[in-house]
Amino acid sequence: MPEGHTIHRLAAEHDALFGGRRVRASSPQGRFAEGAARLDGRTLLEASAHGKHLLLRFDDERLLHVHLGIYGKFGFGAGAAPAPTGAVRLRLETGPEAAGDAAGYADLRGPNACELLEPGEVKVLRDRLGPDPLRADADPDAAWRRISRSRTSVAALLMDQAVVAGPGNIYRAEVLFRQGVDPRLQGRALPRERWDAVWADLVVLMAEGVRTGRIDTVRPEHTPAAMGRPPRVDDHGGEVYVYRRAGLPCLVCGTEVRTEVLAGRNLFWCPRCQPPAPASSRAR
DNA sequence: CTTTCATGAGGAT
DNA sequence: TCCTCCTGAAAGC
Repeated sequence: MPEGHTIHRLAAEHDALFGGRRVRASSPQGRFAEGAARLDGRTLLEASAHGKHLLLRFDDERLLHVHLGIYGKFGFGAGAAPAPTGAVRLRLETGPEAAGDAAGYADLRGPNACELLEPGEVKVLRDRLGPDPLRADADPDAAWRRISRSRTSVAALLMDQAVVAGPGNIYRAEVLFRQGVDPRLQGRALPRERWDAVWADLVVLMAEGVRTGRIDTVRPEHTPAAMGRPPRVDDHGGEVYVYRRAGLPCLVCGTEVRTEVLAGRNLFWCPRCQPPAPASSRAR
C-alpha cells in the first residue's frame, strides 16, 4: 500500500473528512490510549505529508505523526463507526455535530509509528528527509548533491528517504526502468541529465499515483489494451514494467525481467533496457 | 492449519 | 548483514 502517493492521499482524505472539525479519538486496541485521550475533542487544523510521513496538526501543541511502515493501513468509512474489528490502533471519528453525510471515521491498523510529537521533534524528523517529489517545496538539487558524491547504487539511494522522500520499492524499480538506468550504477556515476530525468519522471508518476490511488507506470503503448495482453491482477492494482515481474518477458524488449535482493528488498530490472554499467562504476 | 511474504525502517552486530 | 516490529493475504501442506 504505502508509498508516498498513498500518504499524500491520506492527508487529503483527513482534511476532507476532519479538517476544521472536532474529532473523537480512541484506541480500541489500547496501544495508543494516552495519545488518543489527549486528541479526543481537538480540532484538526491541518493534514500534511512529507514522504511517507503523515502529520496531523490539531489545536494542540503536539502533532500526530503516523508512519504506516510496510503493513500499516487506514480504513475510512462514512456514517457512524461500527464496532472495531481487529487491532485498531487509532480511531478518529467526526463528532456528533457532523450529522448525516458529513459523518465518518478513520481506523488505523498496524502502523510503524503513531505518536504525538513536539514541534521540535517534527523539525528533526523533517530535517532528515530528502526532497519529496510530491511537495511544491522540494529541492531536487539537495538529492543530487548526495547522489553525485555516493558510491552506493542508485537503487539503494532511491530507497533512502534521507536522499529522496516518498518513493518506495515500486517507484524505485519503475523509474529506473523507464529512464534506462542500471540499478547497480553508483550514484556518482549517474549523469546529471539522467538524474534530472529520473526526478522529473518521479514527479509525474507520483502525481498520477495521488490522482488515481494506484501505481501505473506503463506508457500508453504498453498498456494491456494497446498490447492485447491481460491486465495485471495484483494487490497494488497498477500496470508496471518490472516490479514483481521476475522471469516474465520485458514489455518493451522481451528479455526476462531479473530480480535480486538488494539491501533486504526485492529489486527488479530489465538487463537489456537498463544496460549494465561497467564494473568500475557499479556498486559492489 | 501453518508458513511465507509484502508498497518500511530503526537498531544491533 | 541480520533482527525486530506491526497486520493480513496468499500460498503451502
